[in-house]
Amino acid sequence: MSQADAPRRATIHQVARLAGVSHQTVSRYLRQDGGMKPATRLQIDSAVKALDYRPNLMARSMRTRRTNRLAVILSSTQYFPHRLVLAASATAHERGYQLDIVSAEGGAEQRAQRIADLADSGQVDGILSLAPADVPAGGRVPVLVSGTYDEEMHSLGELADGSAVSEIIEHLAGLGHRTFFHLAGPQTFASARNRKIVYLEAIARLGLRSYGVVDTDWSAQSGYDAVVGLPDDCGVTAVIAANDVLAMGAIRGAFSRGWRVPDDLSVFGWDDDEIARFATPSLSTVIVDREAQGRDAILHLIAAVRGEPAPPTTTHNLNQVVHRESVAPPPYQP
Amino acid sequence: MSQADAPRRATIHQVARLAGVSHQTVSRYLRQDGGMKPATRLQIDSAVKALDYRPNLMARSMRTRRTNRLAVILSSTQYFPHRLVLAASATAHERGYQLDIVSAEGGAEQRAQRIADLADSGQVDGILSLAPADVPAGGRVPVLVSGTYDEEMHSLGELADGSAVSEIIEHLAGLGHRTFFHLAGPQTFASARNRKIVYLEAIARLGLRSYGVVDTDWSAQSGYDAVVGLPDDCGVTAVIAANDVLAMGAIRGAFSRGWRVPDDLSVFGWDDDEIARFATPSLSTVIVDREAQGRDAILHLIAAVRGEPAPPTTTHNLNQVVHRESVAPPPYQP
DNA sequence: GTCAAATTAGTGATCGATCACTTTCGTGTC
DNA sequence: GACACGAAAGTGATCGATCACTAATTTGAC
Repeated sequence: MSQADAPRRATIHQVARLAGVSHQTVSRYLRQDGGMKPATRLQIDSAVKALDYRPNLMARSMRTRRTNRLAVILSSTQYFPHRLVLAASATAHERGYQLDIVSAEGGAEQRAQRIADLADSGQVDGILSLAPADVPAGGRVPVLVSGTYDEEMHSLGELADGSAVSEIIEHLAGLGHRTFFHLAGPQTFASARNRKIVYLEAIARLGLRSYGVVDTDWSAQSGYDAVVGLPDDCGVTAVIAANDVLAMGAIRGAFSRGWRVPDDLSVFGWDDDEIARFATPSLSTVIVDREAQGRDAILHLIAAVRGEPAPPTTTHNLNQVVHRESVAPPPYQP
Repeated sequence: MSQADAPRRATIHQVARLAGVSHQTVSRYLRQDGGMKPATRLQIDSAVKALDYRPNLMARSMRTRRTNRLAVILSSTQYFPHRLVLAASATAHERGYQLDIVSAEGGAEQRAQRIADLADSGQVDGILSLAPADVPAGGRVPVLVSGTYDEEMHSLGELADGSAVSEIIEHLAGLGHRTFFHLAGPQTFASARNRKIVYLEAIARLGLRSYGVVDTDWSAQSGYDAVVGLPDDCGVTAVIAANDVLAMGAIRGAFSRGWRVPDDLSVFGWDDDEIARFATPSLSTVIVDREAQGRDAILHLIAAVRGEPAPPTTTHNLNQVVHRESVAPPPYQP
């Protein structure tokens, strides 16, 4: 049955007639306006139940000029933060918003154009971009880009990234590692940039050596290639990868050239992918609270949409380092 | 800037005034009704450009009683088919539909209730459920459940699953394997059911032995537990898992009890996860064309929404078996 | 009991499109 | 030139809610 043929839903006018009040009173009832006699409310209550009335959200949006819809922008290639998206979706629904998933293909400027179009279209009240994007301020609706800083210099919980990278390097240094290598991921991602900054800072602060930092994509192949491409005498004993997929590629690259992990090379990942936990060697990584990130991001966006002050970000540390088999003291080096 | 404060978009009336025609003529222009003088069309063209006019989709939906929105239902736990979802989203956009991602928490009946509510809400024109669900027919809008068969007994491309399982078993039998074990995944998923059926059929047809079939969830832990729980004398030399995550758990479980993979135990996965390709041993698996599945599913749904006959499903084989390190001939058994 | 203030309820316009129906225009035929 | 007829364009109603404003009722103070 096509929707157009379906029997129509009841409208406020029908509810009003059945309840013996005016349509405006029903509207007030729906919007919880307060100021109704209990008797009136009860009558409307039962009329609503009797007619199985539900407000037509299209009509409401049309009049209020608010859509109660938000969009999430994703870059279609690689890296789909599904836990974050599901948490974002759940949070949005809790607050009475629908969430559209929009994948933005193409390069950075194409993506920016797509976002600008969407912002301008009047179809959504706000946009959360999980893909890196340079969005000009002052559009019709708020646009939040994940991981970038707002005016108060609070990121969407990703500020805490830094401490975990520091913690990892300190741990590795404690095991005796001296020469590090960083697979940094795409530097268009704010979170990747943050981690790289903290990596460099920690290396310098602790007087360690970084053999290099490679800006990669998010693919395992890139991790593989980067490690395979290291010179034999580079002295690297520890790799810190920007995510688990890169890290798995790095481990495989090490195997392919005869390096054992963790005996010859220690590898750290990021994200705690389920598969990496069960790989051999199991991957040392960082557990990220994606649910909290998704929730925080949507709450920020909703606040921006409503013109309210930004809500407090989840305060507990989002990131937790877990130690597994892919890390060990470095081999003896004469 | 909140949307309500934003300068309003132009309406058809303003376009009409600028073009020197009536609003209805502009409406015809928008709907490509045909039958307009070229001169009129050009005038409207330039008015639309001058005012940067875009139709208000809310108003249109309200009048036409079509929302041009589709919903995808996901179960929030485990298994997020992101490639399928992105392809579905892209296809929907191509056809002028928005796609909402809705995660349905809770058990089967809660999910069914959520779907029924959504179908009844008038907010969407159609629903695609990727989560297993028992949806009563005859609601206000079409509901398509992935992997179930429509009246013509064509599934959304998952029919082809069968041949791949057959092919895997035949291959393993050719290597000398005789005793198999199947990690079947949740039997609420039609695709998992299909594979189990074909598994049992192939075992019987080839005169092989199945030590057992375990209905699991989609977690690596379940794969691990199942293999760890096998008796020493079970004789199983090949495990066929319903996805890569289960398979990785199975491999880890084998290692934990001193079985080498593939020397003592061969393992097949399903899905071709990127990480599993770079694991050691790399996982033999089945490449699934998730993009085609997502595309087909949405095209089916749109056809149903429009009351058109179902479009042909992608004909080429969606599934392709890839052979990697996790499979070898069975150990010698006296 | 009266009157003003506060509370509650009602009336009609409106959001921006499409639908159903009517009118005008243009063309060709006799 | 009158007429018929199809194409092109216009008029006003409508979708289902909220908004702005007005009217009715209740409340409270004196």
